[in-house]
Order: sequence, then structure tokens, then C-alpha cells
Amino acid sequence: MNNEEKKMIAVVGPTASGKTALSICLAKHFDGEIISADSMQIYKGMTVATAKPTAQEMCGIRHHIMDFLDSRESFSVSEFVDMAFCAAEDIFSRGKLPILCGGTGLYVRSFLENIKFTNEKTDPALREELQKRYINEGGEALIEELRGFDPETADRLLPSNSKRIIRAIEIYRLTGITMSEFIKSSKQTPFPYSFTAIGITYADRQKLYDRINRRVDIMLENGLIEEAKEFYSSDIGMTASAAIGYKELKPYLDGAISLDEAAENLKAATRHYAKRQLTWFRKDSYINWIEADRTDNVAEEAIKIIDRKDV
RNA sequence: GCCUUUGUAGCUCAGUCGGUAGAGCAGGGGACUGAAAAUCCCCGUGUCGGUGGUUCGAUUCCGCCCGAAGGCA
Repeated sequence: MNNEEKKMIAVVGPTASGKTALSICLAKHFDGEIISADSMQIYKGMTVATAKPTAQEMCGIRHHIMDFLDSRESFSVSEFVDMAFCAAEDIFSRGKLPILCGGTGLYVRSFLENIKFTNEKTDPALREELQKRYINEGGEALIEELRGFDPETADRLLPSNSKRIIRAIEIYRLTGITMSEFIKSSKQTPFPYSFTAIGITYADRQKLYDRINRRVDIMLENGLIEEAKEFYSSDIGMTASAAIGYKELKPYLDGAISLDEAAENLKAATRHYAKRQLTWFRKDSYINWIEADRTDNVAEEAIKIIDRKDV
């Protein structure tokens, strides 16, 4: 089978939009397997908070890049892209259809646009040093330093955005090439397979927010608090520490706020996240959007779109 | 029934010694190339409870009415 003949599906959208259910439906219908594109579902133990599907919900469909990493380990896009290609090839080799499903925009786009990352990894010590300098000297100073070798990136970054400034300096120190050069060289080869992307959205944003609010309540009923206690009882890695669900519950666990307040904060954080995801995916012109609140059967609609593209 | 406090943005509240008002939260838009569920940027007109009066001019002062909270009976 040539690469051009290799076809796959992508399911994207904001949190709580119904991606998981749709991807499992599609996997059943097209004899597929799922490649999760979710920066938090990769972790073992983080089950309720990340709304991982249960074994029953998976209906025997194989899920890749999910539930495999210890929460002490950090993870990054570049590892994700490598793993996603491995998983896709593995699925093709068994004659099945890969279905990419997830809400981590950076992961989805980096994979579907076949972004090539350099071999050099990150340098935690260097980041820490730059982080200290950011605090002591301020963003302006670091941007001026960046301007010395990469004026293009320096121009587009704001002093307040410490993460981006630090990474832009780090990549140059580590590889000798600048961020802007790196971005140009990362897009040399097109994505090797053909794909159809389905995006789930809601014509009425409030409908999505209602689903989010309800889901948080359900998570709380399903043991999110116990999971959070467990989470904080051991060391936490950098990536996992950013998960929505635990950090909002932390003040409650510490006795600083009531459970109601913590639940409200958690709902708000999730809503904000969903909004950012929508901003991210709206930009990707290849997505075929389905408005879940205006569609009787989302899966049927998705299958129609996929069949049409296949002809 | 009387007294006191109070009524300003979806919510919590500032404020205007009289020249039609602004914060936080919520909400909206955007950026994004190795921590991305992260990080960062932009967006505030609302009969200032209603109605009369004083005034060149009232959300601001005064009267009355309505609502809320507390107190006294």
C-alpha cells in the first residue's frame, strides 16, 4: 500500500463536545482504531479528571497513546508526533483505519501538518536559568537578547509571555538555529496520508457550557476528589501538573475554599479551555464542522461527510 | 406600623463635593512549532430602581412610591 492510498480520519473539537463517543462510533463503523491526541489522557491514573472512556465505552476498540505514562514523567509534542506516526503505521499494517481523536490543538496540528522537530531535546537546567533571569531582569531584557540573533521572533513576542521567550532563546542555545529558521524548516514535507477531519462544535455556545458544567458535577460524583488526593500524594511531573481538575480542587483540599467554590472554579477553567480550543480549531480550514446541537445524529452526519470525501 | 441601611454592567461592588460612570468576576474575540488542559494579548452604554421637584443641567440634592436587608414595636 502506497502512502497516498493510506487514509485516516481525525475527530477534533472542544472538551465535552462528544469527540470520544463519535470516534468510537466511527471506529466501529469503519473498522478503525483510535489514536488519542490528548496531552493529559496519556497519563495513567488520571482517569476521572481527563474523562477517559471506560473499557465498556471503548467497546473493544483499541486506543493508542492513552493511559500509558507515569504522571511524574513529562511529555511533549515532538514525542507525540513520533508516536502518532508509529501508531498509524501499526494500524495500517493490520489493515485498519486510524482515527485521530483529541482536543490538544498543538498535537493535532503538528501531526496533520507533519511538523519536523529537531533532535535536540529540551534542557530543564537552561530553562530554569532563563526563568530566573526572566523574573530578575524582566521580559524586555530577554527579548532584547533574543533580538540579537532572531529579530523576527523578538518582534512577535510580548514581554509578558515568558514561556515563548524562554523557548525561543533555549532553542537557539541548544541547536544554533533560531526559532524562525526552525519554523521554516519544520514544514518541508507534507502529511503522508490523506485524511478527513471532523470537528464537533455547538451553534449555541451555552449548550456546550451546560454540558461542561454538568460533566464537572458528574466527575465530582465519580470520585474526582479522591483522584485529586491520590494525585497530590506523590511527585507530579511538569506536564501532568497543568491538568484541569486537580489544581482547581487543591485549595479545597487545603481547606482554603468550599467545595462549591472549587467546583465553580473548575467549571470556569474548563469553559475557558473549551473556548481556547475553539479558537485554535476554527483556524484550521480543513475541518468539516458538525454543529452537535443542530444535528440529530452526529455519527451519521460524520459518516456521510467521510463517505463523500472518499469518492 | 415606625426607624436605619440599601437599590449603579449578567454577578459582586467602586464612584460622581451636580456636568450621564469603572473595577474584579462572568462573557466575547485573538495568538500559539518540544510544559499546550499550558502561556499570552485585546474587548465595558449600562432607562445609575420608579416618579415628581430644585437646577442651565440630576445617577448624584430633596419629596413620594416600589423592592431588599436589619432594628424597634
